[in-house]
Amino acid sequence: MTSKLTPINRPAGLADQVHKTLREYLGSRVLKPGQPLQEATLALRLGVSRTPVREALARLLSEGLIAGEGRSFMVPILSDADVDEIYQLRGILEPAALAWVAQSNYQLGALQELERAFAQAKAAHVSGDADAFREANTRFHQAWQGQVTNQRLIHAIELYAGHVRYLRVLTLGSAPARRATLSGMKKIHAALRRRDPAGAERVMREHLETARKFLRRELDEIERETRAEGSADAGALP
Amino acid sequence: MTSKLTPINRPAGLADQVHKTLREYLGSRVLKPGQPLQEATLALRLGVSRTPVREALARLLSEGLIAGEGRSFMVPILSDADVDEIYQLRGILEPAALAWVAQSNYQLGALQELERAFAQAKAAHVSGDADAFREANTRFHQAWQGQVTNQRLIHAIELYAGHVRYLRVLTLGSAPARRATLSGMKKIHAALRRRDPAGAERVMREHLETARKFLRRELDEIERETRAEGSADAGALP
DNA sequence: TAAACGCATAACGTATACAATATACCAAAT
DNA sequence: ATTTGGTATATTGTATACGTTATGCGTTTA
Repeated sequence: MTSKLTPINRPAGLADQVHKTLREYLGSRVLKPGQPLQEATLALRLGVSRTPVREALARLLSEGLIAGEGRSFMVPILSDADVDEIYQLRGILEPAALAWVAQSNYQLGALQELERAFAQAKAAHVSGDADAFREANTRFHQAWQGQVTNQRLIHAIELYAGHVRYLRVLTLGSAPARRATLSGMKKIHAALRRRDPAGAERVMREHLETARKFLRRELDEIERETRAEGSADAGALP
Repeated sequence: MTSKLTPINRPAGLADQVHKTLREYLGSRVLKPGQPLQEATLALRLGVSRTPVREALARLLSEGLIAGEGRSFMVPILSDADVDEIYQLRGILEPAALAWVAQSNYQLGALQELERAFAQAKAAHVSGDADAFREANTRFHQAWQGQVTNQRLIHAIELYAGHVRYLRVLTLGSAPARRATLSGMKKIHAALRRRDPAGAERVMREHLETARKFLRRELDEIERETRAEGSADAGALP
């Protein structure tokens, strides 16, 4: 009876681990926009040689998560135009994906998971717990995206969401942004419950447009801060 | 007077060249689906060391253009489900992009370029010149995609079109497929000329759906051939 | 004083050496 | 005869060394 055995956890190569680690650092603003990414320095800090670092950087570049500055790399500084581009793209992909879920025979448990995530987000909002809110937000996204069977579509959505993830870290700290997010969640849930593809598409597009506005505001805020600080520390890796 | 000087052509790194070369080989079926991609072998044939080959393979994997078989690589064998996934995604991206162009202030020269590409395709069709037809098809796509200002959107479209490019090499060899393509081109041009976003979106979606059907047919054909041949040669690089 | 040149240093690109792991094949035993 | 065990080989993963290119700084000169 060997049918139910799942492959064992093969230790991932260092390049994969470096890639994953850098992605997390990029998403959590440990690595700050504008910061140069030098192979030797990163290798030293991460305790590996340059080779896996180099491989990870090449992958991150092809994924658009870092920028190529001539022959070196840096953490990208997203302009307003960049944010608009990314949100136009998300505004194409995510509404289409949600609409597809709405017209599909999605698992009924997914609706409940959406409700749980919403409840968690609401609780986190009233208690002002930004971390819990982000977690709930992630749960909400995973709940509906888990119903999308097209893995390439999910991959593309994750990719471009990752491009602006580091901004969300800050955005969801503000109460108005959280309120807007809660409102969007509620509408998304309702559209799925109604199995209303057109409605789902519309509310998701509106939700993203709202998110874009908060993000641009936050982006301006960051730029103002950065200019004031004079780009103090280059950021230390744990 | 140094204002008009353009940066000189810096010789691209070997990794970039290998990446580009392999992409071409993948798109032109020099490298056949199922074929293993070994670092040492490729390095030997391309006359470089394993390092740039390895970097190129890592990039190709992250772009989804090759498949990871455990810890080695191979040319992906697309199943019907894979083709459907890719075309669902293209069916989201490309209609949206075309609709955007239709409602934008696109350059008027673009319409003429579309017409020239169409004329070339028509001529190539009647003379049965598949290569010229492919070239015209590429020109047509570049003409309208050149009007899309969102570079990330273009990048995504190019990426997923690349996933199935090697199939188009064969598909457009058949007269019915070429006829369908010509019909699609004409409708796309008309929708743009009318500045009709909704119409553009619809005709592009239909066009892709038609293309998908021809592709799946071709895919079955290839599989039948491959099974008959018994996967003869492993493919030699020039 | 400012600009330009040259040198020193640092970073990157590539190759290669070495280590770890997987794969294939052969021998031996049940 | 099939399976198990082991060994040899092939392939990948990582580190490091070397050559080349960029960059910054100091000196020199107009």
